[in-house]
Amino acid sequence: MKVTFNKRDPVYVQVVRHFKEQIATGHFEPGQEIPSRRELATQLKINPNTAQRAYKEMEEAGLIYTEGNSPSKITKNEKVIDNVREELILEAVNNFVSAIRPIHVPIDEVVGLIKEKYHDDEEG
Amino acid sequence: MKVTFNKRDPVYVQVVRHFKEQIATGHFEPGQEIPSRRELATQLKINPNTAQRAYKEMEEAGLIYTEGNSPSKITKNEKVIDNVREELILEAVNNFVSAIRPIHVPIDEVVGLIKEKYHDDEEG
DNA sequence: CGAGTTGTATTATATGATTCATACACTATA
DNA sequence: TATAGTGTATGAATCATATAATACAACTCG
Repeated sequence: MKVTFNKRDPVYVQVVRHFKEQIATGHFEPGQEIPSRRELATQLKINPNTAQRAYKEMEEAGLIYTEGNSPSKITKNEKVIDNVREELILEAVNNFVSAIRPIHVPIDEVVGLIKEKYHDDEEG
Repeated sequence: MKVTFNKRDPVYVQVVRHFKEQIATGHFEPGQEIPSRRELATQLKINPNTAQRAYKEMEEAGLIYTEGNSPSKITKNEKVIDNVREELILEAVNNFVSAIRPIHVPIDEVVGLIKEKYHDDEEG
């Protein structure tokens, strides 16, 4: 478990996002145990309360569940998991479109830039 | 002059962004006078100090310039203007790619989604 | 001249979000 | 039983942002 943080977004938000990505790509399987709050905090070098906050958000969103005081686990609800993936994709698309529209760039031109950047990153 | 603010980003950042968009699209021409700090504050219903902060950032970035105590003006440096446009586009592209890559979605699929969304917004 | 406009600077305050320190209850297990 | 691990709750501390209240120098123009 490793996450590179930017200093723009809140840490707990970035943690949630990282988990969503792992769930969306199947790196976390339904029912799988995830690190405890304190363990995650140690691994990511963040405050335990920040880890707790991230987990709390995920629990309220139905992404993870907790029974008694044993470590939380990834949800087994496939529908939720599918939605996470959808949500991440649509969010990225919406953000991009609202950022690019006001600049009046031909759509095919920006699409070209995206493909370029997308493949450049594969190699670097 | 009208700007719709979201509550996520700082107001002064959104003001700067709005000006960048206006410059990049040519709605503000080189050398053109822009509203005074106090006037902008009145128009956008924000605090004059927030307007001042936005203008200060833009001045430091070379987007606007101020002579004596007359109203600030859009830079006449075409290179700076071109860079603003480049910067806005590349920033949007980079944000999008780093958001979408971890999810492992086929590139052509997301490109389709973008075109869809891009055109949907035109009608609505 | 003088009133009103510019830009600029300083200081204080308020607010909200984020992070941190600490404590508590529960449970497994050595 | 007691130690160490869970999750959870609460209040304080910190920080960025936004707002506010003034102040000052310079310029325009009636």
